[in-house]
Amino acid sequence: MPSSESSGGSVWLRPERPPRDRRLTRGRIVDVAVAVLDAEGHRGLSMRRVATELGVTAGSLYWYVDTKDDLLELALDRVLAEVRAGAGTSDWRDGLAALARSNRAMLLRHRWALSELTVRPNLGPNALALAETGLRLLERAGFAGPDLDAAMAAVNDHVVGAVIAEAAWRDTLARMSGTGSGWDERAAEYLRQAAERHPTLAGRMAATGEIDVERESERRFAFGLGCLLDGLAVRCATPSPS
Amino acid sequence: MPSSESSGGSVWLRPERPPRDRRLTRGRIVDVAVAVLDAEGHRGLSMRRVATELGVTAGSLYWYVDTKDDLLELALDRVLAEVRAGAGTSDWRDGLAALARSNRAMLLRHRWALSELTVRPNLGPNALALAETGLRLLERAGFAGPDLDAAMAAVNDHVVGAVIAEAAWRDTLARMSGTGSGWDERAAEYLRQAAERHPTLAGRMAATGEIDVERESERRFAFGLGCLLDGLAVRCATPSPS
DNA sequence: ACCTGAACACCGTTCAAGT
DNA sequence: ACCTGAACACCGTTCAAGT
Repeated sequence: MPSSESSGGSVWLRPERPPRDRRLTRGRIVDVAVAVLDAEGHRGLSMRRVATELGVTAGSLYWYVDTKDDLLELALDRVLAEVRAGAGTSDWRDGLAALARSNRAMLLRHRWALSELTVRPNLGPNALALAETGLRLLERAGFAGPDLDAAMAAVNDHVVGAVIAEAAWRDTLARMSGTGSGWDERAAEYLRQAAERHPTLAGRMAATGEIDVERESERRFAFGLGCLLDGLAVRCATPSPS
Repeated sequence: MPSSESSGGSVWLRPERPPRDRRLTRGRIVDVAVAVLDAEGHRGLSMRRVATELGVTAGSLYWYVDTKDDLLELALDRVLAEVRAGAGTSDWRDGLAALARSNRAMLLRHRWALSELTVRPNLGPNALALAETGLRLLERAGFAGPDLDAAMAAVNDHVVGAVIAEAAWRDTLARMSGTGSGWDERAAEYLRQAAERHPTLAGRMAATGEIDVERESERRFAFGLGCLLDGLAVRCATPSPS
């Protein structure tokens, strides 16, 4: 007998330790972070919540991640991977529009990502890849130098701004229908007074009351994107083939 | 002697109670909330912080405000008042551009307001007034009906999107220069690898390295706004007089 | 190397109790 | 009517100690 395992008895009495005895991974942590964010929104995410979801203590997450902000940065890049460039379309306008629409759709799926964009640098691999494909499309259109940057920024800014506006709109509607009686009356009174002071706005609000938010948001997005692309077409060397 | 003040002794020994014995006001609370937000950013605002700044307990704020979110909503509308429409310019393009620039400037002064826009409905009086003046300008340009809404949204979206991008950019630079040694080296290595995979992006990043963020951000903002206004000019009945 | 448990210094919000 | 004090149920983060 080559003697003694450190703790006495038979080997069989000691449980085999897990293959690499690590229960966690950055990947798994980001998985549940995204899941929690999608389900409960920005407010619902806490280190303790993610930890218990993984059957683990809050402190152990800090072995894989320096801070909660880091985790959010990882989560943002994770969902950024969902944005897909349309398969090689010949027209740069179509390609750019498809990219913008895909970006918008992703942000609508993960609305918490907007709050991240407002603060975080966003230098993850997926963000970089996305920027590259956008720039290539605009390069093909004839943009170069600083105008290339500005054109790219203009399109991205429209996407982000539009989704923010849509999210705020949806939140307002949800809050109005959500609360019990009393809200409608006070809101109606408030808006009636506002209408007197702001006739143009009042006219538009009355017209918008009956409209489907989904369709109208898409219409506005397309309208703004169309304006933008028209402006870009004027400024680039290679006009769109039409 | 008409006898007894409730607590004995001379009147002079009892301090005169403050005129209306209320130390707080919604207005004053919002004042310090905005001040704290401007100084320490979104993270720095807490009910206890605002309370101590006012020489008061945290709980007392809830007499004037239902929740912290309410306070943020009030703070947002407060800074929205800073946005000024340019004095009646005849050209709708100039008027709209001036409004957009004023809006952008305000958001850059109070960057925490961006984080509010992403979530909050924003139905305050100043927000409504702002919408009214914008709509009037576009109405004068010849827009009406749903296109009027879409045109307004397009301009606002560009402002919000552009400021978000600029804020993120500035944050990245601040973070890069802020931390001690080690950051630059690791960042350089990371970006070098990224450059191999993304040549177009790499070219732009190299060119942007030496540029003044302030000027370049303004240039990009003007570029996008120009594109947008060109597109709007095509779509409205009354073309810009030029 | 990887995770636990407990602690520290905070939060927003509520609510009896005082005046 | 307006504010205090104390409590409740949370936070992010750190860090000795275990294995």
